[in-house]
Amino acid sequence: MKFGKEVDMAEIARQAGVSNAAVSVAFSGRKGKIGVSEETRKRVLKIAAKLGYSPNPLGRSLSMKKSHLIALLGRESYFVFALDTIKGIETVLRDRDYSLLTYYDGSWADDQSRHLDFALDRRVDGLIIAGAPEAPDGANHKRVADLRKKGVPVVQLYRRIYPDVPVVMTDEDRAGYLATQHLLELGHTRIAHVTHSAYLDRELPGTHADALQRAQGYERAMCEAGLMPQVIDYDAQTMVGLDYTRLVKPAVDQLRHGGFTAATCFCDYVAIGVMNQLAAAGVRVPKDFSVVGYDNANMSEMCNPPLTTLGQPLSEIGATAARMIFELMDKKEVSDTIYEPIPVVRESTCAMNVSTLRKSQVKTRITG
Amino acid sequence: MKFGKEVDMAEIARQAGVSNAAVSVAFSGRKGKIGVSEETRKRVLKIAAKLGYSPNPLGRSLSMKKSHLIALLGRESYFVFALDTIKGIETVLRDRDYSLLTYYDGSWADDQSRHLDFALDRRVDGLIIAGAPEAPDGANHKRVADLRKKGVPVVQLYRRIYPDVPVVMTDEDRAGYLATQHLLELGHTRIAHVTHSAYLDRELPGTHADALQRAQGYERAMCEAGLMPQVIDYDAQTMVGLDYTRLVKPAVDQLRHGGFTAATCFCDYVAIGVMNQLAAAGVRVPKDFSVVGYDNANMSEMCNPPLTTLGQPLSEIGATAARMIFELMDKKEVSDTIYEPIPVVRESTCAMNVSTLRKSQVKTRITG
DNA sequence: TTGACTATATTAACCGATTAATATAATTTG
DNA sequence: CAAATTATATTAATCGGTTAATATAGTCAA
Repeated sequence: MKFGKEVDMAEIARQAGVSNAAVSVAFSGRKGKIGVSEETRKRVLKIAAKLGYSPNPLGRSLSMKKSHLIALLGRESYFVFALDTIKGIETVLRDRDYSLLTYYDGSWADDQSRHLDFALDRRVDGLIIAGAPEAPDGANHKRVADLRKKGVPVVQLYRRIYPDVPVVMTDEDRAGYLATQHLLELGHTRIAHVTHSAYLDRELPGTHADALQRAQGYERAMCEAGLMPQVIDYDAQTMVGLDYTRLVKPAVDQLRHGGFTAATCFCDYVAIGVMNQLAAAGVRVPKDFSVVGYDNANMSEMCNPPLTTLGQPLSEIGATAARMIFELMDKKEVSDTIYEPIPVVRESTCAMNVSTLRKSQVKTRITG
Repeated sequence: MKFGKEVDMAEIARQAGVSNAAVSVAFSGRKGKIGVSEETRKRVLKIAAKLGYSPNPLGRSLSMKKSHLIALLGRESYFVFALDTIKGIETVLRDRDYSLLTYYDGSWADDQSRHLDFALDRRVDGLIIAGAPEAPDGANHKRVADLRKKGVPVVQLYRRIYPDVPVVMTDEDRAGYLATQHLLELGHTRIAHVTHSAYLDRELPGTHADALQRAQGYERAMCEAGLMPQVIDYDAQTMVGLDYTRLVKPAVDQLRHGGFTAATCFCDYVAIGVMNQLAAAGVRVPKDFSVVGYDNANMSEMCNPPLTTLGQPLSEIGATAARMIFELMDKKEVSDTIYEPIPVVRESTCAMNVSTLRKSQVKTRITG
């Protein structure tokens, strides 16, 4: 193999004593009007192997008008905990000789808008969107709708944000319900839900649908149990990084003085922040207080105590999304896929004990 | 813009009343023998904008023999905590109209070998390798060497694994030194280093160079202070995920019964495992025991207490690696870049207090 | 034996850009 | 004023595949 002179299809054809077309078919296995005998195929492949030849995807792409590239756009935070989703996607893509281009959106809709441009300029054959940043003007909705009209397959992950775009997600309402149920079964009755109230208003439909649905699941479970749901708010305005500990302090004060013995939290990171603040206040988890998170993030297994949480089948979600892209490419019909949340019971929850309740009620009386 | 009929360069040329070549030059701004007047350029660009045209990278790639794709291969765990590196890389790539393909290696050298194939089949224009899995047979070394002979730019990140391949990394020896120094300055004298002994033998040169160098920096600082370095081993054989808590138990027992008041740990995850075990044993961090990690992983800011650690300038490391790729492409000489580690002092370390020392010695006597 | 059909192959147009070679007019230089 | 140079453009070959249209030989049925 000489430097700088790559073997091409013509070279293989020459050495095998066949035409370019035969080599192409031998490699792709495609058969339209044109076929190739098993014998010829083997000979071609053998010579190719000897010369270290593999078909140049650049030529193929141009000719087939397919880049063999799929783009994944999504909020940065998703990539931190959802590597398994990416792996799920890639497993499916690899079988089809596709590659994945990833675009990490920041907090602004502009990012996604720009990334949409990048991906389109690259002529990606499909788009997987993992949640969108706040987009009050709906500009991206129009872009995505245009795309679909042009025939580009689009699938969204985790949350239903773009209407009419097929979605692969976990049943978040059910997650909220199951988390609460778990605490109810442990005998808790004073259960709060810690979340960010801005996520719960309907002004930006879809953007924080997961938060809203988790809260609704919580409320449903509480009501069914004849209990009063109570949502406690934290302030996410000054959020930096993933550490909620500081932001969650007032919420935890409310938790402590409100006579609660357990809480479900918007996500694992919030739950960990809550546990940290509880520890700082001398409240022992789970003995004095049970905490549940959502997402089964990496952290949740190694925090102290390890967090009880509701996970998602991340790698399946990714794989399914990728498969849907190909189905859309083949002009097949696809429908939404909603997965059941996966309860992961660790050590941040335990059965209520009566003395705890009494103690916290006393406290309430003193401070109230 | 009609469905399925993409505007191409010829269409723009026609409407602008110029040749294909003129359009090409107007867009690329390249100028060899051929130029285009400012007036023509503007007209072409305006028409292109009106028709929503952007040059098809598939055609361009084929013609220029450049895929405009760079591959990043690396151990899965790197991607969990080093998203900033990827962002650093992408910032630089984007300016050059390049995209990044990521390949997450598992624990086996086979993965990297396979990913090398994938990337090469894709005709990537450059390769960034973020650490390699154990490769006793050195098969990948040969592959990488071959690649470089063929003129493909290769850069490695974090650790020097492939000889002769330019590296961008942090000075790990110095990190070990600084971590230990920090503890010495706080008055600690009984300082251990918790690591995995398999990382320290020289059988697999480079593969765990970071662990080795951190340990060496620790030893150097201890010796300079006239203190006895002591490396304490944990068992990584049964490692699953990122949670070291269980694996680190025997090491923590040694720590407690050996009269130590502080420890540096191979990485943040190990440090967090150590803190969890200390907490389980009723040892308060940092009051009774100080702990230092390495990497400044996401987790280290939200664990309890937040971890003192030595970070790396991840995004700069990424950006530098990407820039080096382009320099290699332009046949320029490049040399290694070694960054200074970044101390991040949080709450897992504090000044030694005398009573702690006495207590731990008592304990030693009791249990010993 | 003839026509239809099948299996296997080739030829040549095409995908959408880049760029070396070439051309022309305008401007500068000696 | 002629020659050289410069600025601005065009023509056509090329990158490395795919595939519709076409060709040929062999098989099978009637």
